[in-house]
Amino acid sequence: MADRKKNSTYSRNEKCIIECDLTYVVSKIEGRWKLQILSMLEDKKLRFSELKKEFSFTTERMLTLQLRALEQDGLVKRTVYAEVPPRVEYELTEMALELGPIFKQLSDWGSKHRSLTKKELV
Amino acid sequence: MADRKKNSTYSRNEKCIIECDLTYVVSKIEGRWKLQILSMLEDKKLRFSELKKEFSFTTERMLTLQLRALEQDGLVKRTVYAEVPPRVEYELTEMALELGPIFKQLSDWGSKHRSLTKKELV
DNA sequence: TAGGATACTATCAAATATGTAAGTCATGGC
DNA sequence: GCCATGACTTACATATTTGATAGTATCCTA
Repeated sequence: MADRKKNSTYSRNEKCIIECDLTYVVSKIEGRWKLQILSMLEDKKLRFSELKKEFSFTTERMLTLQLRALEQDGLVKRTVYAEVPPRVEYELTEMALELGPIFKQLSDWGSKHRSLTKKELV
Repeated sequence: MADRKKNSTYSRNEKCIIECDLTYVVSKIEGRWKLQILSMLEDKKLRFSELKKEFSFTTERMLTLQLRALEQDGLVKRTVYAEVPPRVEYELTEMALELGPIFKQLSDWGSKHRSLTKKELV
């Protein structure tokens, strides 16, 4: 997610992300809280303070980092209103909305197969 | 992936994985080289040494770790033949095969939208 | 009896991700 | 002037992941 020192196998991973569309997509959604953020924004736009309230279990820093990453990747649109105190709204982009149905399938797959191997019910 | 110290927000993440099927699924496929491994095994079973050759850019250790994780999660089946020298074969499970079509959609989404925001072509 | 093959496992170090706490900045209201 | 607000930043500390390197076990063959 951040800049990488050019260690050979680390950069080989970057190469995979560039070469493979699937790896690319997964790399874009695998950050901490990203799926939760996407799901929170699925049907409404929210301002930063509202997201902050929802994600009170993590820090502003993390929230900002993940929102920035999502924005960079074109999944989230950030709108700044020139007011004081500032107001910033976040919403999903078109392309992010297109992921919805696919996420649904993944989720279904998860719920289907998870019940079979219930080893994580510790 | 490993045992977690019970820091409150780290464990909150575990909680998300337990509560949300989508987060669960993503957590199962987001390890380094996992998608590559799954794709390598998509149409054939391979022994450890063959995988090792394909993944010569990483270490045996990483390969073993990821294979173990995939096995734990029921995505890969490991078969040991009691021979000397040992022979171990890896193949996808039924449930892993079911992910194929979904991965295809994710991949298509990636290839479609990636060409639009071409900022990673550095 | 000293390799060789195969599939690991163990240790330690480096890199990356995440968390905590405190600070910034602009302005409107008191 | 002083404080509050909202949306961040910054600096430093931990946690987790990945890497580099070496070692283990078994039995067969030379």
